[in-house]
Amino acid sequence: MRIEDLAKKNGQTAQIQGWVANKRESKGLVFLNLRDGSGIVQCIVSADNIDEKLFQEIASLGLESSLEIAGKVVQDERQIGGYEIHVDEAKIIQNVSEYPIANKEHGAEFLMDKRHLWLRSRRQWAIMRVRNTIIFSIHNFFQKEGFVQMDAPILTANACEGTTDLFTVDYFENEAYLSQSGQLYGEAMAMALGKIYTFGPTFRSEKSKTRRHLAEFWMIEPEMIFCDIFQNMDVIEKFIQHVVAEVLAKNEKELNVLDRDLEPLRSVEKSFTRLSYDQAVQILKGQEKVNGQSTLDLIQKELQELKEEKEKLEMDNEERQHIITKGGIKKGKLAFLQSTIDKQKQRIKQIEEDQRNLPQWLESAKNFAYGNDFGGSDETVLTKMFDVPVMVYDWPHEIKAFYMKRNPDNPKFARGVDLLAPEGYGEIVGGGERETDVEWLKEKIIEHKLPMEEFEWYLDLRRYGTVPHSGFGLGLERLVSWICKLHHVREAIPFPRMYGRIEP
RNA sequence: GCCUCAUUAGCUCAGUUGGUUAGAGCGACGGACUGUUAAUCCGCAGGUCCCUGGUUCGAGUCCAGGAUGGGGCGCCA
Repeated sequence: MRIEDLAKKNGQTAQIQGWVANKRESKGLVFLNLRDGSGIVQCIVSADNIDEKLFQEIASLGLESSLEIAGKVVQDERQIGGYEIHVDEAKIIQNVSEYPIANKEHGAEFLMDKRHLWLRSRRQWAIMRVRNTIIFSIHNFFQKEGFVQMDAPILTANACEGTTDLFTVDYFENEAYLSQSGQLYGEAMAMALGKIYTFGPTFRSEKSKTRRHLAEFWMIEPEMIFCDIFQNMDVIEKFIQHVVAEVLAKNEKELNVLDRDLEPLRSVEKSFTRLSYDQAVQILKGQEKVNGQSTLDLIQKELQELKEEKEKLEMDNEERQHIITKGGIKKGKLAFLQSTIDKQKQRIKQIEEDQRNLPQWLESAKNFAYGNDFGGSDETVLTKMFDVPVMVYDWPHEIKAFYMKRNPDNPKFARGVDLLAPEGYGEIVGGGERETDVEWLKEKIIEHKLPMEEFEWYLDLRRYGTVPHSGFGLGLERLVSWICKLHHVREAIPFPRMYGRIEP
C-alpha cells in the first residue's frame, strides 16, 4: 500500500514498497526512513523480530536502496506522517552503496547534473506535487468556464512575431521552427469554438542566463471571442485566484516542506492592482508614491536592510569561527556551527549580488524613458511596491506585437496587459485584446517587416466574420516558481532545458 | 551579444603581504552503542588546487588568455 494511506491501517499489518531516504542505527535496531513517492514513513527493524542474517543486511543498506517491508502500523506523534511501522518481514530488492546526493547542502550545478536523482529529494517532491495541482486546477478552471482545450502546432513555418530567436529544425529538407507561441492559431480556434485554451510546450532559443528563463517551457494560452481588454483582465484575475486557492487547499503539506510563507498567497484573493502604462511609469520613476513610499524609498530601505543583515551575519560567523578555533567543543556542535557558517556564507554571497544589482535597478527605474518597454528589473521594482499581483495595461503601441488592438479613444496605446507577480517574480502573464481590422493589421505587418504572404491565413480571420477577442499566455514554470517561492524556474520543471544545458 | 562574480577532496568550503609535506566539516568505508529524527562516539581512506602561458629563487595565491558555472542586462512567459 501507499505510505499516504497508512492511517487507514492503524494498528494493523501493512506492506510498503519503497526506497531508503535515510537510515540511523543502534545496536539491535535500525531506523529506516522509507519513501515511496507518496510520502515518508519511519520503519523500525529490531534484531529480536527478524533473523540475524537479514538484520545484518538491512543494517548495511545504503541511501536509496530499494526494498519491501511488512509490519505493524503504530501511531506516533513524533513522526512526519504521524505513523511508524514496526517491521516483521523485509525483502531487499537492491542494496545501494554510494548514492551521490548526500543529506546536506549542495550547489546548483552539482544538483542539476544529478537532476534525475535530485527529483527524489523531499523539496523536489513537494514542488512537483504543487506543479501537478496547478496543472490540474488550470484545466479545472477553463473547463468549468466552458473553454475547449485545443492544441496549436509545435512545428511552424514562420517566426510569428518576428522578434525572438527560434530553434530551427529540418522539415522535409526545408527549414521550420519550433513554436514560440500558439496564439495566432489560438485565435483561429476561438473563431471556431468560441472559448479555447492551449496547453503545450514552447521553445525560445534566447541565450538568457537568468532565474526566470528556460529554453523549453509550458504555456497556457486562452483565447476568448467577444471579450475586451477589461473582461480579459477579469478572467486573468479570477483564473490566478482559482489556481492559488486550489494549491492552498490541497498542498498545505507541500508548502510546509518548501517553507513557503502563506500570507502573500492568501492576499491574492484581494482584487489585483490595475495600472495603465502611464500610471506605472509615474510610480516607477518615483513621481508617484504608493502608500506613502516611492521606489527610491523602497530600494534605499532594502539596501539598508541588506547591509544590516550582512553585517550581522558576518559578526555571527566571526563569533562561530572563534568558538571553533578555541576548540574543546563536541563534534556534533562543531558540525552544526560549521554548516551554519557555510549556509550563512551562501546568503552573504546572495546579499552581495543584490547589493550590486539594486543600485543599477534603481538607476534604470529613475531614468526610465517614457515609451520604452519595462525591463525585468523595472517589473521587479514595480511589484515590490504592492502586496497583490499587478496588471499593467495600455502600452505604447510601438513596443507591442503587431496584432495588438489600439485603444479607440487614444490610438497611441495598444491594449496589451501584463500580469506581474508579487515578491519580485515579474511577468507571469502577457496578453491583450487583438486587432480586428484587416487594414490596420496589414499596416502593422509591413511596419514590423514581416512576410505578408505567411500571414494571409491569419488575415482571413478578419476577412470572414471578424469579432472582438482577447487572450493571454501564462508561463507555467513562472507560476510554479512564484507559488512555491523558488529561487529559480529550473526547479519548477522536471528536466529543465536552458542555455548551456540539455542533459540529463 | 554585453557586464559581473566564481572554479581547491565525492559534497560544502577555509587557505594570511607569494614561502617547507594543501586543511576542516559533511559524505563514503570499518568499528562501538537497544528509540534514533541531519543520531552520537572512535578509526580510516580520499587532491591534475579548472586549463594554457607568463612574472619569480619559489605560485593554490600575482598577471594575461581560454574553458565551465552562478547572477544580471537585452528579450520574454
